[in-house]
Order: sequence, then structure tokens, then C-alpha cells
Amino acid sequence: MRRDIFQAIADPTRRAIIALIALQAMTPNAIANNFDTTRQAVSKHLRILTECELVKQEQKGREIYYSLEIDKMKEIDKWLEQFRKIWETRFDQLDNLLATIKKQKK
Amino acid sequence: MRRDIFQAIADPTRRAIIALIALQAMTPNAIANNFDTTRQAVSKHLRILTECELVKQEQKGREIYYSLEIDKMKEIDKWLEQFRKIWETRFDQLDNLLATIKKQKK
DNA sequence: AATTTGCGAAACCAAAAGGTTGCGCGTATA
DNA sequence: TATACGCGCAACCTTTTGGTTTCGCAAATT
Repeated sequence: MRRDIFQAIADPTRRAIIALIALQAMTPNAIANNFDTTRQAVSKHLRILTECELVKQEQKGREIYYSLEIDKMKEIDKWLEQFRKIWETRFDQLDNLLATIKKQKK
Repeated sequence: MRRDIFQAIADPTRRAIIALIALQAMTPNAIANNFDTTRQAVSKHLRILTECELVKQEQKGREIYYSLEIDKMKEIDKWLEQFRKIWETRFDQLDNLLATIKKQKK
């Protein structure tokens, strides 16, 4: 099963998990307590997140703490860049247009 | 069928379509020619993209031109912001650390 | 040592996704 | 007017997804 980060963030529960463990590492049970779902379901989500390296785990005794690989999130940012270029250009164009109108008014 | 933008970009073909029509409006056939897929498959993707308002259409005779609603892409950017804060903070911390080390060397 | 707790993994299931094929409706072209 | 073209839509099929249940293992607690 090939995983990629865009598929990983497609699920709303997974996005919530990501936001949750971004701030502090948590165990599957602790994560599940934050949602209306079971540990097993969370476990499956964590597996998917781990597969695409969005999440790392750290064993402490019998507990496993999951935390976000924040750097991986930059991949989304990187993909978005091509569009950011476009919307910034359009903004500039609008800016120029407004400036031109202003100038004409004088 | 509830659609959201994260689900829309989960599919690699849809991401490719988005990138394609970001630059210029295109018809379903023209889009399909760029990939190894059929018009009908593209049509289904376009429908999903339209449902979550990521794409707009303009009829010209019997052709329908699809183009990207670039502003909608900002929603992803907005979601990413919470994580950008984190990775920028970490970067600052690293920055401070390096500065401290540098200072100690003097 | 026996029991409880935290966990991943596997088997299973319903629902959704992504694709194909065939259709009908307009618009262009002959 | 007949034919070709561009398109959306519905029916259908296979694969994937997200969830539950059950299990076994290892670590903690009694």
C-alpha cells in the first residue's frame, strides 16, 4: 500500500490527530480519549501516518508516545508554493490596477 | 456526498489536473490528453473539484472550459499556518542555540 | 505468580472511491 | 437535415478505506 502525505491528511480524524500531537507526544489511548472513537481505530490512523513518515514513535515502558514529524508537513507547503506564486501575482496585478485607477483620479 | 478540499487533493490525478488548469482554462478532453486516462474519468474528477468549489466552469459553445479557483487553495495554506508557526518557532530555537554557541566560543 | 493494562496485527464488514461503458442531449459541421 | 463532436450522467464493477472485534504479546500492578 503506497501512502502519501496528501492521502494522509485527507481524513478529518487524521488531521485532528496531527493537530493534537503537534504540540505534545501522546499515546494511542490518550489520543482516542480526545475523540469519539476507539483506540484501535486511532491505531490504524497512526499506522498510516507512520507509513508516510508524518509521525514518529517513542516507546516508554509499555506505552508508545506518538509525535508529529513537523518537517514532513513542509512537503505540503512546498507543493502549495506553485499556487502561492499565482495568487501573489494576481494580487500584485490587482494592486497595480488599483494604483492606476488612483492615479487617473488625480 | 460531502466533499472537502483535503479529500480533493488526495488523489494524484486531481493534483495534476489542478496544476494544469491553474495556468489556463481547459476542456475535459484537453485535460484528458495530458494524462493516460479517459475523458469520463477526468470528468468525474472535475465534478469532485467543482463540488468543493476548487474549480469553476465556463461554457463556450459546446465546450466547457474549466479553471482553478485559486483563492480556494488558500484554505490549505490557512490550515498549514498552525504548523508553520511550530516549525518557525523550532527554527528560531535552533537559531538561538547556534547564536549561544557562537557567543560562548568568543 | 496471577491479573490488569497498553499495544499492534489480523480477520472481517459496510461504505466509498476510482474507473469503464453506454446513453442522451445540445452544438457544430457537412 | 444528417453526421460528427463535446459533454454530463447513470449503471456497473473492482479496489480501497475506515471501522469493529478478536487475539497474543509484553510491561506493569497485585
